[in-house]
Amino acid sequence: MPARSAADRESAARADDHRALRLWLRLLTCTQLIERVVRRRLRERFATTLPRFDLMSQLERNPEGLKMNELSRRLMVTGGNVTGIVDQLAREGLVERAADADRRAFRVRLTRTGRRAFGEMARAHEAWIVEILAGLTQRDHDGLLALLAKLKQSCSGPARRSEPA
Amino acid sequence: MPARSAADRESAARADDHRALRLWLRLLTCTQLIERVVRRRLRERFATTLPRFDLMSQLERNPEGLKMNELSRRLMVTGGNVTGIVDQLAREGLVERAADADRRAFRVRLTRTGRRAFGEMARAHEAWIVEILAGLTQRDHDGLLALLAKLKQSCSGPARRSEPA
DNA sequence: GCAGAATGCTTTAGGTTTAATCTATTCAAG
DNA sequence: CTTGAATAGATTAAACCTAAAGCATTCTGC
Repeated sequence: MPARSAADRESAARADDHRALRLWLRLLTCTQLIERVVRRRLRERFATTLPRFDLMSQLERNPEGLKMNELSRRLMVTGGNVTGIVDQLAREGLVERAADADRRAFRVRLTRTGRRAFGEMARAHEAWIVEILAGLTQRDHDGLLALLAKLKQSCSGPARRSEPA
Repeated sequence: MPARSAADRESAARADDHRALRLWLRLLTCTQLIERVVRRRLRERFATTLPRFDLMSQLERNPEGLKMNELSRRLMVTGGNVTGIVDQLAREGLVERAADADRRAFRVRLTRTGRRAFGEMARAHEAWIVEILAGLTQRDHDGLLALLAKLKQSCSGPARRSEPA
């Protein structure tokens, strides 16, 4: 018996559960399985965490730096949380706060050290993801990308009641 | 502070990012979007949290009760976490710890009160999920279910036995 | 100009989650 | 039986995350 994979949340769904619910549970399970592997490897190989990696990843994509609220929006976490993580990374010399025209704000940027450290992690991270998804064909990837795009649309659209569609 | 759908993690991926990485980021974004809605509604409507709901959901599927490590495995969270949540629910009279043959362990079960409370939440929860996924056709659901099943396989199987050097 | 509203970020307080460690019980080999 | 390894839960320290309140700066309408 495949001990671990047969005992998760979604496998246990009863036969009469509706299809939408099954889909949601399966989506959640997949995400958590991948997240767990990535978290563990980031910790073991690089002594860092997923939130820290994600934040640095955003900065790497925006060399000119990002404001705190932009980071907050992109990472989908609260501002206070971003403050804490940036504090950490700044203390370790991986990011820096640079003055902005708007004196209330500043831009957070990777330092040279941060850029080097992130580059190394990013290469490993991408290899892990490729490895984890190796069981799927190129065709599967395309299908999933398309369907998830549609799902994302379905989540974002109707959920925002404040905006008239 | 809700995330705008145009500025999340995955949208910002650069064009030259590899497909597997894009897929992973999109999967993560979808999960987080749905999770956020469900968490908020559970809090507003039922003054509870997603982990508490998930745990009760497992117990509802296993009326004879589950041991702590079984809960931990199915919910994919650590044992210490399960201890905390069971403590909470037991204090509120929603679950109970029943003695087991193995005196180190016990079985956690829903109480009558817990079963009634969960039933109400489960109906609402399922309706939310159906609503959130309403933008997808039946055909989309089937496609996603199949592809995610394959993805789950890909995560659980090869990633476990070969610990890369 | 100049109040008052809005924005950008931090702080605070409280709860959640994890990894590591600890205690008690069971199991298995002599 | 007895000793050592394995297992079931609980506990602890640190990281994470949130909501709400607070401070400083900028924007807007008059």
